[in-house]
Amino acid sequence: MDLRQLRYFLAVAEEGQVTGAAKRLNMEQPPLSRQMKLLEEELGVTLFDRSGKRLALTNAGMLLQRRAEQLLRQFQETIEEVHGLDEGILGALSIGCVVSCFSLLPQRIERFHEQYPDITFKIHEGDHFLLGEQLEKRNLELVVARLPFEAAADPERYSILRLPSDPFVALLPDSWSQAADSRKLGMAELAQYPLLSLKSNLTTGMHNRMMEAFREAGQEPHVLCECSSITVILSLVAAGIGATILPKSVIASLPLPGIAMRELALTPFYSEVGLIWIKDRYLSKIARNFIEMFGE
Amino acid sequence: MDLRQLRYFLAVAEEGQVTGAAKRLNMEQPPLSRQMKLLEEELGVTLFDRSGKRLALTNAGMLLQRRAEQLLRQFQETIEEVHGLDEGILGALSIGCVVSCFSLLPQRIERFHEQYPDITFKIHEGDHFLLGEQLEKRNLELVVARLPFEAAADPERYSILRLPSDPFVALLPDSWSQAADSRKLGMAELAQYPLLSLKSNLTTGMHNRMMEAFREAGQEPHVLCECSSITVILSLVAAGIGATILPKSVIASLPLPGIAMRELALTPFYSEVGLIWIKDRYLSKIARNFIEMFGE
DNA sequence: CCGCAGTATACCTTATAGGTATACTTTTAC
DNA sequence: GTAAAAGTATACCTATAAGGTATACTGCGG
Repeated sequence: MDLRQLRYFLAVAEEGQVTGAAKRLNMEQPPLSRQMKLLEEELGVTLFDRSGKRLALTNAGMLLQRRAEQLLRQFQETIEEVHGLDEGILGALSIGCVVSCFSLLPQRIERFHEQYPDITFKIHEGDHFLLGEQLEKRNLELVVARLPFEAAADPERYSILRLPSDPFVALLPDSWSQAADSRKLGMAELAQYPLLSLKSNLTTGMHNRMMEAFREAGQEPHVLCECSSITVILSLVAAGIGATILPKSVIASLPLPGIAMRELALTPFYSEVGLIWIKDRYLSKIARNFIEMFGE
Repeated sequence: MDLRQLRYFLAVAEEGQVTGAAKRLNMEQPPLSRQMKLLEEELGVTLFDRSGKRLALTNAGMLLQRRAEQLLRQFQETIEEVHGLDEGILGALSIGCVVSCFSLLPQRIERFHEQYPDITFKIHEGDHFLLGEQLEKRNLELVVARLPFEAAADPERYSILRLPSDPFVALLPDSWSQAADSRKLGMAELAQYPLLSLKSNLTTGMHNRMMEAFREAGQEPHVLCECSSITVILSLVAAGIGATILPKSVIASLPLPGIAMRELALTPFYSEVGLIWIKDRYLSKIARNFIEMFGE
């Protein structure tokens, strides 16, 4: 049994005759008669009562009529739904994000949601390597992370949309600095404080950039603690344990009390953020739309 | 898009590769690859992400997978349901019945219901001509009526299952006869009473049979009232207006108080009942099953 | 870098849907 | 009652598209 046959059957059932149905279907009567016979044979069921030139539906025929209408409607809906999904009207977008970039998402998600209200988001947090792995497994389509993307063994494999860069700032406990103190902080001064750095077995980018900045200023800082997570660092700063250097946007998403921000004297010292996906792999229309909007 | 293509798609989606799916489908790999490509083209959608030799489903693919499973399941259910209906496991049976035969139905319906619990009945009451008309219009599949079936202009058009015959009896008001009086009633005695007969413009069979019985006994009865309906006759008997002759089974279904029954001296005087349907026309399996059981 | 496993392309074969001609059946009109 | 009309069924042909075979192409693992 075939969808075509169901469509034919419905036409015949509605017209009450083969000839009229054939006209409606833009075909001749004999093939349609044959299809009806084949359908009956395949189902092993008598669908029409052929007494005289008119065809009346049997019980089985009436049931099939109802069911066929239902099936064809659902079929049509499926096509439209699948189509809509590919066009990026429906569906879900899975995005991975590094904690330090969270602040970039909310307003963009809101804007996207206004334009595509039926899209839902799935947001995963993790470090570069975790996110890279999920990207490979197709659990994520896009990743927002600091550049360079450390999971990128082969940079050619990824496409990256670079975002406006973000200055590094110093973060230190409130108690160490007057709130009114708006002077830029020199690296020498900062090097006097115990420092906290973002570093784990795998993710060393931020740590390296910080150390580099100190080295350029001729300073040898004292790293009190290497932390694997930004939230840990910020808690420690708020608790008065140490100071650190982080991209300015970080504190927008995690505004803990007890932390003072000071601009750095060192210029230019910027962090770059990128929207990352795997090149030459299928990207949903949703994701493509999101990328387009993300850059604006 | 075609159901075959959906089945193919599901196999490929589950296997995660075309070659394996082709094996499962007992076909070769190239045609299957082509079908998948055609499906994608027809839907205007990318279903698979072909990076490397493995095929991964896109969002649209995953949606189609869910929908396709659903559709195919419903499709299968439809086939089974239609099949079941034709086999007389499900559905409804429309029966027409003359009032005088009602008493034959209850026990038979009960027995049928035990064997086919999902079958429902639609029972219509009427005279021979009304029932004949409904039979022609296919609103009824079967009719239970006294024989001969008066609507049968062409007796060849109908199939009839004859049932064990039913003796005529006299019905008269209680007050006219002692309840203990179990003697057979002679036609001569009955002819003294005012009589009620079942007769309308169209249905004259019962009236004719009654008159014939009197004529054979050499009597000329006085018919006080010709009634078109059995219920009217019985009410009139109960009210002491007159006496009548009816098949014995009639009073089983309409046991009005105030009516006495007396067997007739005249033998053999029987009424025949039949289950009637239109020959050479589609009969549902339910109806065929019912006919089979009806005769037992 | 080569062999392996899988996919895609090209071309052929075959099955089946649809068309044409026509016979058969029933309804309707004279 | 018969003939015309309208509809269905049968027979046979054509064309389309599905499936098969051979083979080229492409990542992946040793």
